[in-house]
Amino acid sequence: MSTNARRSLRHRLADDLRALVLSGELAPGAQLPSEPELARRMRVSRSSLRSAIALLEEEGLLRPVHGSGTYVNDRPLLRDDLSRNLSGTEMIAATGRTPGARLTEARLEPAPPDVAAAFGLPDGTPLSALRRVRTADDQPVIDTTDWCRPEVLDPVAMADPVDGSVYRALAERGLAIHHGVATMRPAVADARIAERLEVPEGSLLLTLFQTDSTADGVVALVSLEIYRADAFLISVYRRGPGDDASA
Amino acid sequence: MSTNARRSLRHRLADDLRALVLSGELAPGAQLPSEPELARRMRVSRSSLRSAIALLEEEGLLRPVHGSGTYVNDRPLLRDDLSRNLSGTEMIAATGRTPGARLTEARLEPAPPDVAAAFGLPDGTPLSALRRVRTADDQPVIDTTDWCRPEVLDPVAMADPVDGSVYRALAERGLAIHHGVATMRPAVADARIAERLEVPEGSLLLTLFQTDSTADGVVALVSLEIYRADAFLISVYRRGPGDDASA
DNA sequence: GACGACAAGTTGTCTGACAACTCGGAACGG
DNA sequence: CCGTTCCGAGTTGTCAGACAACTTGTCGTC
Repeated sequence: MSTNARRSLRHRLADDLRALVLSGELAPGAQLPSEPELARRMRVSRSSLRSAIALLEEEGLLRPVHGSGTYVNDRPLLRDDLSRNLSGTEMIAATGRTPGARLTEARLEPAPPDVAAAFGLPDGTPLSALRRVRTADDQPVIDTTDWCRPEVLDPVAMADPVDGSVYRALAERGLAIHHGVATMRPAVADARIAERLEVPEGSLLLTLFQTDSTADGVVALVSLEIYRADAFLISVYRRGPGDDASA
Repeated sequence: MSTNARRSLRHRLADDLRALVLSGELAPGAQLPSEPELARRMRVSRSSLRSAIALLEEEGLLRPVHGSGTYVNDRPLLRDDLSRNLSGTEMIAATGRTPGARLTEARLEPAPPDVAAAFGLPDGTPLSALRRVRTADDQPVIDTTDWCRPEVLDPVAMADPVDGSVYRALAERGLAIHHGVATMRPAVADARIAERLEVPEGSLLLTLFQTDSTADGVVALVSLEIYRADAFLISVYRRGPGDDASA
């Protein structure tokens, strides 16, 4: 069992159980030991264990059946699940390729209308902007632009290669990202993007405009990611209607 | 409090709390009554209430703070959240427009390769197929095709307007959809789609290939949905990295 | 063989208690 | 008067044990 402190017990337990399932120790369809038994083994109370199981149930990984037992769902494990991974790096790494970046460029620039709107600022307010072409195995796959308030992260800090991830840099400044909302649009490559992503002009692309906020709703980061349509199969896990099949 | 039986108590409680928040009764940033107090008011035990709160925390709606209280996150309310709504009808209705369908056509046809693969069947296996153009305020917006095994739903039953939703028809036959996995791709309209969706040939589209499964992993429905890019802003709520900002 | 009652095992919920933590204000020292 | 420390009330997190509700296989009966 992991000894990672600072995180609620049920999340740590859930991590352990998830690892158990993903490692193949618990095959899909298999039945878990009973809750009292499992709680005893993991040295926690049954209630804490139940909280962890509830998390994994919500995640779609486990399925408790009243009176019978708790079973492992053979859920398709998504490689790049949009609703779970926030960072482009993770998405690339998840497909087994080595992530990289080129053409990194950071500067202060006036906010475009939609970016300004996401921040709730007037058009043209100067923002720190970080533009990168993300690569997978040295092949360009995503063109990303990140914006944030210059008081939080100036252009130099944004491009700082030390902490790599902008998310981590924000977290260190007390702005941990809690969630993001992404809207998707199809697009075709104009001359500029075509060159950056090394695709023919007119190629199909998927653009993703994302607003990342902290837990208390402060917009901390806005980004525009342009994906090569042929490089990614962007997937989403969608929960079913489940029960409310009324009327 | 809702009296909907047949559903675990914590889910019903979560529904009630969610309704409370969404109705504006509990404003974003507001603090909930303490757990013992709230449990007393809702006539349930504190443990059940806590389970419900945990659900809404995972959903991003509430934020319990150890030692302080539980607060309402001002989460952006998505109109059409991909990860939550499964049915096209719901998505249309969620934007405030009236959903409809035209050009409904159901028949038995051999499975295309990708559909067959999703079902784990050999290419060309005959499947029930239902093709529809979904409309919003009588304007065509989505071209959908649904496939399922003919033993489960024959073409006539699929097109049956009585129960309207294919999901409901499946649920009545013991195949309640538990989750789906959708992959997205940009596309351009060919002549056939252009005519069906009433857009110029070459217009940008978003295609969504989805595999819907029951809780025990049986693939019950496969569908291909072609969205007009200008009619929908498809959004996804993405959970943040939150805690594991290690190394 | 079919059917029903039963018992063992499991998850769902309840109750009460204590630990861990937050936060504001009182007490104190400068 | 200001800043600091300390404390206590209030809150969420975890624990323990009990019982209710449900599933499933067994066994006896017809």
